[in-house]
Amino acid sequence: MSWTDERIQTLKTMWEAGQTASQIAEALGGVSRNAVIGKAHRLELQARPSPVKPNDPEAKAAAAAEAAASASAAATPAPEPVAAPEPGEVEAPKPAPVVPPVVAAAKPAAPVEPEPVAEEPEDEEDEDEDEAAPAVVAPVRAPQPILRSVGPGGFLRQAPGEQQPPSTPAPPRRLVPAKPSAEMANKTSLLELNDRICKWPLGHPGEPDFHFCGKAVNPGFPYCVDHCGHAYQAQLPRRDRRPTPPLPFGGPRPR
DNA sequence: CCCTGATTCGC
DNA sequence: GCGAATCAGG
Repeated sequence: MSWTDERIQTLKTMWEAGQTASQIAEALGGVSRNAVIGKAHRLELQARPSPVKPNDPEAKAAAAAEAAASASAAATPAPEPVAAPEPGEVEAPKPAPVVPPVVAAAKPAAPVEPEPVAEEPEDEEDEDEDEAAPAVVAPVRAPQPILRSVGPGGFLRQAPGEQQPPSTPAPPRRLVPAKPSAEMANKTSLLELNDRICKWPLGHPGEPDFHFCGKAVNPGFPYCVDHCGHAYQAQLPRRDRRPTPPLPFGGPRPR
């Protein structure tokens, strides 16, 4: 399998949608989880919350040095003046709430355009939450949107536990032949996704009217403000929250 | 154990 | 550029 443009596009979309490398690999088919991760890095898609990476290289080096020093007993203790905080990055006395790493890890790839941000209507009409101290956009809690996997054609599937049998065979459903219908006239298709439009899927994958939200994104996120509200929610205990998670598209469809 | 992503390094 | 092997945290 080679990395065709389509496959790369799918990888990007899914990666940005918060899918795990395993899910992406499975959806693409013919590639391993590692291949996906490797490719994602080469595409500079990184900046995903990693279970293994709380520190920057320097701290890591320091830790390694420390470990080495510790291991080799008393010998050359900490030759590196690492502890000093950067002048620019003064450590604010953060109360250390539940700040997710994903927020801190800003997208390096996102080109900041001098585009005049016309309006940022902080309309929070539909939010029932009585946040006394709104301040800025409240810190998102969960780094993982509740999307499931995306198939080879870019359509989305259900939970990963329900489509295993065929490991590499043809897609489970026939893809719609991209017919330019009036219905899809002003709908956003997968291929039209880009960095600044909402990638929230609407409708059911495989159906003629399946499309994406397409509104302007909440800067720094793959979704618009509205859908960010749906995508980023409190993380449930483990990854075993299949019981009716608020799926972005109409919900599981009994066939 | 399982999962995750990061990194390395031979190809 | 690719991805298996390896690493390391949850």
